[in-house]
Amino acid sequence: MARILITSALPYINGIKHLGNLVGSQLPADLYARYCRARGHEVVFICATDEHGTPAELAAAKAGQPVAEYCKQMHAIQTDLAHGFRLSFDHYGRSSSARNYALTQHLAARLGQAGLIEEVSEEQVYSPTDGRFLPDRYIEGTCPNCGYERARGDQCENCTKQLDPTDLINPRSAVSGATDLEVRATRHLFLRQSTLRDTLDRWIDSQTSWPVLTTSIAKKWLHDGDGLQDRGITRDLDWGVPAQFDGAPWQGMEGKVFYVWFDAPIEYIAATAEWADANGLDDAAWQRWWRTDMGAGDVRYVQFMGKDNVPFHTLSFPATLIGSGEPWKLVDYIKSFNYLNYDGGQFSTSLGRGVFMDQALELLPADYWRWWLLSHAPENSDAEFTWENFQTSVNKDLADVLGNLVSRVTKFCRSKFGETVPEGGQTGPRELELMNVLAGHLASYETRMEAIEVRKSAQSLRAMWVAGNEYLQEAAPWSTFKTDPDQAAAQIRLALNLIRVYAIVARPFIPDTSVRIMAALASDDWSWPDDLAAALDILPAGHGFTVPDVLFAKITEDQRTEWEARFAGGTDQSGQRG
RNA sequence: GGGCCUGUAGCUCAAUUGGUUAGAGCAGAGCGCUCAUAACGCUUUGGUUGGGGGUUCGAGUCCCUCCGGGCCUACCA
Repeated sequence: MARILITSALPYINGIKHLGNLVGSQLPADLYARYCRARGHEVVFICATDEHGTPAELAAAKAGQPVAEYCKQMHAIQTDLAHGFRLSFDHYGRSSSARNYALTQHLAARLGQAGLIEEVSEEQVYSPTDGRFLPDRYIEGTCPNCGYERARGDQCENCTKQLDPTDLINPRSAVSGATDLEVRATRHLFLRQSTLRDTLDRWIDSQTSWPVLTTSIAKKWLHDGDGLQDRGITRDLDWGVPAQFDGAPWQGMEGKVFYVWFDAPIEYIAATAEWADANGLDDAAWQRWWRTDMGAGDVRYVQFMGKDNVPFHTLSFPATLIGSGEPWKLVDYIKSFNYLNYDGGQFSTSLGRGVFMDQALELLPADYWRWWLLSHAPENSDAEFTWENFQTSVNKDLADVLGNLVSRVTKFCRSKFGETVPEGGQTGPRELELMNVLAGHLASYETRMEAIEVRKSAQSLRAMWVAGNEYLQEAAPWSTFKTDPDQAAAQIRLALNLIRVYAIVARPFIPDTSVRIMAALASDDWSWPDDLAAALDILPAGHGFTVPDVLFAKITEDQRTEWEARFAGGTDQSGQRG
């Protein structure tokens, strides 16, 4: 039994996430957490909403709410959706928690004392009308290069030229349209992560088994151009962790807060503390997961994230922890994902293009989405969601291969023997062969799950289901029943036990369906089938069961074409979606 | 512009890291079965591995080049 700490990248607070966000971090993290628990490991699975930053303030303003109120509401909505998708977080925290304020300020102070924080004077664009500094991205104007009128302060989307806000012709605020912009001097704190470059480089080099996607992004940032750059970790905003606090080793940072990418990863730790608080545990309960001097030495820490988050998790956050000089637990494995596209393009919030978490659950139960998304996870390259692919995969894998198997086994038994596991007969070479095949698939399933190879794990799982259909076809209890009912009884007894094993091993992918199968079989023994032969003998002759309702209704052509049209986008139907 | 990833059957993806005849699922074709959600099983048709060149006894895999797709490029997160 191992101790495994799992975190999913924090979803940003400003709206409901789409399926691409879901499959990029939270869903595979949940798969792994559920698998580890099923194998008997001690797991803490942590996620939280990332609530600070300009977009949150703007979204709140748009909704006409105070930002704190807005975030509270959106956190509740995201919590509901997480439950809806059966994401089994031990704690779903908030980066605006008191725990995170305290820990962020603590780590900042440590970094300051270690000489790793530097004050830098900068000039930034200020909008008197909006009453705030504007990040480059929130300044629009005419591109000096191509004349595009809606170029942003950081880059022109039309000609892709990199810009400074001061390059723009007729600059205006993207927030209000105000044109009375001025450049003001402001002071900020910078994390001197460049001084840790060699340490980080060696650390990355020592991670030989990380996905290429993870290490190549880290290497790029470490070595590109002049190498790893220091990074501003404060912003001129109201909403966030105050950068000036009691015990701060600097002065004059009033009115500034820490940049979200400084405080957001720290929330992984803080949320674990929130978890302890919520469960009436003491500090030692969370410290034994995070402090190598307090018991975290044997913890395996695995992070899940989309590729856009990799730089912060491979460089800035480790720099924060290492630079503090305190014995914090560093990540052992970073599983990163590419993007999921929607039917030939990107998911688009503003265009209402694609499927969002709330909409998905209105159409179909969570297991449909979990299965498709995980079995098509964008591990090696960007992947694409199409309704046609979704329909055929779900109908074939879930309805035909698994659902129908459960149906044919339970219904056959009911009609020939009644709703009781039948007795009599014995197993023979055919059953032995089935067990050998199953053992092979189960072993590969376990290997792949432990390596967090999501798609391949799904393939192995499916192969186990297929083996059940093959066995049934060959054994043909509907034939043997006519000549040798005892043999048919033995065959169907094995088949009933088989679907019980399927429920157990499939649970990380399709938890609700697994629960339904186990309920129908009147079993609550979820122990992992380490001994397959024993596991296939758990339901004894005479054990009662019921025939479950259809596990997976098929997606019809009508449904598919309707959904295709509804989610094609073109009109802004995003509502409060971000 | 620079960097990284990627291109394999009609579609979605594999290929033990350079090693026999490039494999699965779906779709297509044929046969079988009738317990089951018109489900299941068996057999089978599809590939000059984007093009060209090179290294090697041997290349999908390594090198060069051209073509296509994607991502990142540091103040959106």
